Amino acid sequence: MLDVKLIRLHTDDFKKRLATRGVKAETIDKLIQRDKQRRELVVQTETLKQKRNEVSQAIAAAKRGKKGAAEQIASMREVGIQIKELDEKLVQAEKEVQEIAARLPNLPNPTIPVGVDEGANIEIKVVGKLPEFDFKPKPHWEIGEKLGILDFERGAKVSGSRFVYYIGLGAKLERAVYNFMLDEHSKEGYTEVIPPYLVNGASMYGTSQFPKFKEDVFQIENQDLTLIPTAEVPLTNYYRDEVIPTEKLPVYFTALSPSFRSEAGSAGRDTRGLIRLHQFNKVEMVKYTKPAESYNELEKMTENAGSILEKLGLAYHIITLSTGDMGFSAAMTHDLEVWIPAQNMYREISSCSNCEDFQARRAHIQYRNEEGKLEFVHTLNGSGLAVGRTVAAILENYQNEDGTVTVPEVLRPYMSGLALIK
RNA sequence: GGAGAGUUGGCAGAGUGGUAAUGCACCGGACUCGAAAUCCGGCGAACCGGCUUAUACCGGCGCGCAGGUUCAAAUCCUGUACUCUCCUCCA
Repeated sequence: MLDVKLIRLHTDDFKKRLATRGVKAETIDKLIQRDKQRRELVVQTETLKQKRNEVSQAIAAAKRGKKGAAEQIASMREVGIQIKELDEKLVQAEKEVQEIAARLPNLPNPTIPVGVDEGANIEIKVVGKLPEFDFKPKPHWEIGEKLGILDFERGAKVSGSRFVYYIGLGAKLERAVYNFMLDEHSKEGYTEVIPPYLVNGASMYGTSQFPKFKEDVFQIENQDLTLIPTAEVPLTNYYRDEVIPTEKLPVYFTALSPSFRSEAGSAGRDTRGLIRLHQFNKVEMVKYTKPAESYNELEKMTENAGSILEKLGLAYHIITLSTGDMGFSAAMTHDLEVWIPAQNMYREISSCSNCEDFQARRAHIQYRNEEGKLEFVHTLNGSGLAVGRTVAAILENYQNEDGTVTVPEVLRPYMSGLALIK
């Protein structure tokens, strides 16, 4: 959430910068106008409340002195009614301000490319050599089904489209991949976490999935619980409504979790394979940092994600997302895209973002700065990595002409030394 | 799932209708070569508003949360969340 006070002070600047993310100037005007109404109501109701407090004191004093106060009590009855009316209006005005503000995306970092969509993203790094095949590489779902390690048909029967069974060595490969990732991140200082996979609405609000993106998630009926769309939600809300002891910063968390997404609006896209499912595993990284350190930490986090791909021997590139392509909470995002041979293109496998204080302000996550004053921390999150997409990349990049798949070196210790899936 | 108890400042802990004791901690001062102890004073700002360049200052709010009764609510009423104990159930 953006600081409404700051929007009030630097209205034009906010308009300009948020326009690059598709926010209309009228929205900001409306917010400012509602905020003005709200403040006017605050003044009115507080003036009356001050009067009520003063007269109440007088009534109390009169009663203590055994004197009557019927006149004052009668006059206060009217004031009480007025206060109640004003407070109702005030609550309404606050709600309106809140509703607009909660739907404004984060301010983009001024250094990122400006553009309406992914066309404006810029490539900042290319790593690894693209594989060459002397046969036509198959898509991973064909490889997986043929080897009997992926079963999409039964996934569809038992749950629906966009669900899958991993079987035998497929399940083992998936487990090897995420164990490898968690071990690597642990070496980099991340604390391993197993978080809840169902969270309440306050947590969904804290990381900004709510109120704007309710359609994208699965909610439990008649209960305040939502299946997490990413471990970012429980990891970032861990410190919600808390002051983090300064000596603990920066905090590094990593967690494996399933991610549940309704994929509303993506009908027809990536309908086959492991790329776009309603449930997929992901290893997530989350950091809480002091404001001055967050961009340095973003670079380190991006490197942590990239190093997994390098060790797995997968080619990838890193792009910086443009203002139009970036997620709601982010001020800056680096995406890592891995090479998918059968599609002859790079596909997103990680997204590392610095949210600055946007989530911290919503979720009230603070620390004490050098002067001892409370200040919002910066929060970062990144995939390290999407496990299903990593398995897809391995199956395609390591496939052999006879339909078998070579196991990447670094995963063999995690698969009882197995070198070939056949 | 059932029964009971609890939720008040950084911590401890009073307060059952008149506007949040007290102790510890913290901050300032005195004493001291300095520190401790002691004494004096301050402080309970997590938030919102007014006035401000900013402090300061003034006010509101504030006793888990949300409502209700009342001139007035930490105190009374209703609902609800969480914690603890016991019972029940369970991987």
